[in-house]
Amino acid sequence: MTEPLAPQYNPSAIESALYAWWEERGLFSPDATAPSPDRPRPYVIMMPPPNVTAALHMGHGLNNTVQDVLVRFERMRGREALWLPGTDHAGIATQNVVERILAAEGHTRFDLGREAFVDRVWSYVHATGAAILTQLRAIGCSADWTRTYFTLDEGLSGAVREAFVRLYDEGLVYRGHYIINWCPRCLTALSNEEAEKEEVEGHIWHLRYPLADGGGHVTVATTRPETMLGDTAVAVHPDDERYRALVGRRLRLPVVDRLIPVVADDAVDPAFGSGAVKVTPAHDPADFEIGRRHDLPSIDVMTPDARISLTAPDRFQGLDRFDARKAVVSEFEAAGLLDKVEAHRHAVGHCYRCHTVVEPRLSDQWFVRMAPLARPALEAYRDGTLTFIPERRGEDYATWLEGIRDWCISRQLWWGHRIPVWYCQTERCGVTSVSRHDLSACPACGGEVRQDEDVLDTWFSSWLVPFSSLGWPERTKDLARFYPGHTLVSAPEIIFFWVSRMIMSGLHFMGEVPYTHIYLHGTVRDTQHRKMSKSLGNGIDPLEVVERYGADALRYSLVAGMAVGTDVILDPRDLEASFAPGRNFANKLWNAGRFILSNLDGPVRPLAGRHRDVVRREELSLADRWIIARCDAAVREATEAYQRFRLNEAAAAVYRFIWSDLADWYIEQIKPRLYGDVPGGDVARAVAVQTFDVALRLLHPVMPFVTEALWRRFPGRADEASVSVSPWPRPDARAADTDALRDFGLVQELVGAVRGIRAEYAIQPGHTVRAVVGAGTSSASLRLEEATVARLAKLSALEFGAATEGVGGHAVLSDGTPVFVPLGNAIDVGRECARLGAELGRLDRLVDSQEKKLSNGQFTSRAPADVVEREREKLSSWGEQRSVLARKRETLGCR
RNA sequence: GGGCGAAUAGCUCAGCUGGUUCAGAGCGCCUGCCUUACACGCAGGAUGUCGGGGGUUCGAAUCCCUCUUCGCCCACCA
Repeated sequence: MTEPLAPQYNPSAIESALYAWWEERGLFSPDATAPSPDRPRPYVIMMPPPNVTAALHMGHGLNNTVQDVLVRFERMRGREALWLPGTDHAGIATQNVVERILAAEGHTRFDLGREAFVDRVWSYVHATGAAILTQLRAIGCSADWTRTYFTLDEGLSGAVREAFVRLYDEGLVYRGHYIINWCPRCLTALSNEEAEKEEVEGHIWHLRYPLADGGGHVTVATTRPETMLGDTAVAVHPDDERYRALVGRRLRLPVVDRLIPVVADDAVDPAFGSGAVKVTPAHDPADFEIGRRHDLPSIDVMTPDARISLTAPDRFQGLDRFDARKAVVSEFEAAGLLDKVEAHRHAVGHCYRCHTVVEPRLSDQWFVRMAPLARPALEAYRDGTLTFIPERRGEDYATWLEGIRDWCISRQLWWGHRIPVWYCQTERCGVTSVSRHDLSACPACGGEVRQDEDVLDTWFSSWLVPFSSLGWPERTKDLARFYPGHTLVSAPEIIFFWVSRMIMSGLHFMGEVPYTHIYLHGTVRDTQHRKMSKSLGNGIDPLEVVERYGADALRYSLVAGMAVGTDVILDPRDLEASFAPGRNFANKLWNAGRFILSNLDGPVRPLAGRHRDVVRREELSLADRWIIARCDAAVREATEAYQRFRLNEAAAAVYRFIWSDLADWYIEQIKPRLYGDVPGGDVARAVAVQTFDVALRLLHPVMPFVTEALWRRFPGRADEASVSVSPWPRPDARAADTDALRDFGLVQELVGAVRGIRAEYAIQPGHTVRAVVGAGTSSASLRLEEATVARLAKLSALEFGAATEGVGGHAVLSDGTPVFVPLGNAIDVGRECARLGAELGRLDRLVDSQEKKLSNGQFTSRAPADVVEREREKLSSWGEQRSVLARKRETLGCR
């Protein structure tokens, strides 16, 4: 700790060592903080488990930085803090990755067979070694890695089975024959949420179906003509006069040459299109319902990979659905049965993993009955148990729950939790058994059983994570201690996949919501507001940023660029613009710390407490009192902002305090005292060290590395001490010194006024000038910091009370104190007149509007008294400044 | 089709409960400085119809209405 610090902060030299040290010391464990006496509940955040094979991208960076800031803040506030990490087996996504690798080798999963394929996925998963967790360490995430789970672990797999079996026993899991969303590329069913609706420019074809007995036709409209191969009826509205006579008659389905009835059904909207709808029960959910009501046959005309099946005429068999579409349309056209084609914009579902157009398909799947689970979840929102940040996201949640549909949970994949259902193969028994344990024989007849081939939706394991990761269904200590958690940090698009489902499962299985605060941050976008993505090539690699600018810079930029509920915009073409501010800030802090450290000479006197050597109030200079008050204000602002999830404001408050107050003013102010030219070095050191210490702590949640590196170097730190578990600074009523804030503010004004005059007249930096401060209310305060003003404004002398008229630069402080910098013929009187004139004009306008406001009886009588009083004070201050300036102009001889 | 959000300096954005943070920050730009913590720095400076229009109010960047332009979410009008 004694080696001299480099003048430039080099994050890559210290970050990994610091991180390793934190981790070794167990600082990320909830046991790292001694529980406070009032024993608040532990603070728990469940990390959204990244895909086990994922590489860290900016979305992860943002999401995990937010969580880390929150958990570090709460840890320092003395709560037992647990940030529980894990990885997700991510069924489809991971299976797809491995299938692509196989394809490159010229194989499919079917060549390998199920068992070998799953082994292959496991070895892939082991080989990638959840690299993303290492990457999360690189950005400083303080998760408790000793508790890391994987959704396909034995424990979590047990929880999945337990949940499935319980829900089945309660009648909430059932097997059904319905239209589901099918991905013809992934060859699996998808939930409604996994089929992403996207607006596309399509067409709507109007097709004529002739009446079987001749005498005209009915025109139907469709966006998917190929499905007509499976039509088994045409439906019209029962009250539709146009078609009343046709109901019950038969149509000859063109191309296929099948007779189909015209049926009447309320679901048909007579106002849309021709008012007649082709009915394809096997390929459309609405048609499926119509088919049920009218007992229509379902003809599935497609294979799993969306080619036309053997149920269609020979010439279509094997055609891809989109080729079949063209073929069908051209046959209609050739037969003169194509009425018209219109452009049509409509929403089409796409697979959320491979983006293939989803095909509605009739099949047997397992479902979760959602309405009974949604009811309490909705209630928890309505009764205020749940808090959404930003608030409006709560309405998205509620709207989704109100319209919730049953959840299709079976997937025709090989990678995932096998559905715990066994079918008896004995013909006369045929019992279906749902079991927590693998079955080798039918419990009913002892005959052979076959396990359901399908696996469960990935989200069926993740929705249990808030308790399954703590050992449920076992009653573990962790479960008792850490459930329910507190905050869930996620992106809005995950609300329906994960957030709401966790709330439902938490209420159902644990009787309590899994967390009470749901913080939904924005999306990371480029400057064209496009989402960062691999395919667009507009991504920024967080690890590259860490390498070039440091993890703290990355985190600072993400946090500072994000107000509640807004997106984070970063420029992939200009990393410098996005990340240099954070790097610069870290460097600024580093150098401030370096300066303070290099000026220590022995023990630092405490600012408070019973210590014999405590700094007494009367020993503090105005500047000391001011920085202590500013520090206290920063504590209040930052603490409140962190608590309200306004991380950008917390960062800004600390930034301002460190850069604008501590570095720009206080450190400059104390230099003479430190160098021994002026007495009081010990007090200055004490104040500097202790306010800097507060600054480090306030900043630590956002910039953990540089703050820790500096904090540990200060004298009196035990070898094992870490800022990450040091107590959060408390506001101190005695520190809030409004007099000091006002008086030092005048010192800053005076320095600024002289600097402005010097710059205006290009006074050489090495050249000192004289300044005169006229009689005014602030003279006494300014005298206290006379030396500071003289040094910072480069004055040869600062005089009080002498005449402030003459040839030179002029200014007035906000309390009306006149300032004069005699410059003789160094200035151009005309220029000074113009300068003062502009300032006078500004004050004129302020005074005028203020007078108008105050002479308005409506205002003085209706506005609150304190507001009126403040406005009066403003007027008198501006009026005073104006008259001082006006006098100065007169004596300068301005026109 | 329904719902939501955004529009403020050249760029990215703060501005919360209407009234000194009221017109701000960072970046960029201009001028001068290698002043014994920091040139990733210091000092000074320029730049705005607060998207348009209307309204409420003593007072509007802030609240309401409307229009325009972007963005997001939801949706079985085939």
